Amino acid sequence: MKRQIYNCQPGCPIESTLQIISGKWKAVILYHLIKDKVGYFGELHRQIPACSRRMLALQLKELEIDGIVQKTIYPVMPPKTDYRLTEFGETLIPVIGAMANWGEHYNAVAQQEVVKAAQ
Amino acid sequence: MKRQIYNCQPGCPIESTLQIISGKWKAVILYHLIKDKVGYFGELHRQIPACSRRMLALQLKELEIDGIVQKTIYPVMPPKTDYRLTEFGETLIPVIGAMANWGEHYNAVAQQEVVKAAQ
DNA sequence: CAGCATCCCGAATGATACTG
DNA sequence: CAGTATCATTCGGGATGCTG
Repeated sequence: MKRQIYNCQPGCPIESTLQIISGKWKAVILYHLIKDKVGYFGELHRQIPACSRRMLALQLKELEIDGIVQKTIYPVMPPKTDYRLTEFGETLIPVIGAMANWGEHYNAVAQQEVVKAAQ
Repeated sequence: MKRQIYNCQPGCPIESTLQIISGKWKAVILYHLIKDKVGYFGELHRQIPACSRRMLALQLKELEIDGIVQKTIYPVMPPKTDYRLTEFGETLIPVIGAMANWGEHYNAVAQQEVVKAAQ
């Protein structure tokens, strides 16, 4: 499993963070896991329809390898799996939170622009 | 200039944020601009040697288009250009700050592991 | 349903050369 | 120095099909 390697400079803190959350969908996945506490695979997929099942599985596996999320497999048929943040993963909440806040603010401003333009 | 399009769900705040800062090197560039307040092209390039001049120019141009950074060209020979955050760009400081904090913490922990392993 | 393997195309990025 | 243009290559990621 290859993965993006960042190398801006040894010890660059941003680089370390990107190494963990820079996958195309990882921040979005974490956002939903934080909001919902737990997520079944299909549920996550429904929350993020633009992310294919393939990508979702890949990103979740990387997050699992990095110790950010924990996967629980229920041995039932049909299969069921849930994902939740590990304790370590929870340390990312402020980061994802800051991103969510900024996005909300940005959306609100963009919305105002639309309203203004319509008048 | 094509660009990654996120489409997790209409109105998803994380998506909006990623739209702006998800370029491969944007977060790192912003981090250095925040620390140093202003950056000449070559200076930035030296701070982020792993990012080619071509990529640096492309990412800076996107940030400029999005209104995050402002470019000032000094009509001198040899040319000189500096980049600084716009007022809008400064609203991203908490986001980049959260990422930097997490990375520092992560690096510190990783360092401890190394020390532990060495003992 | 969850998720891995394979094939394959277009986008991202590096290398190199050129310009004001 | 601060870029831009072009070519060549790699790689991300979609589509599809298979399995437990």
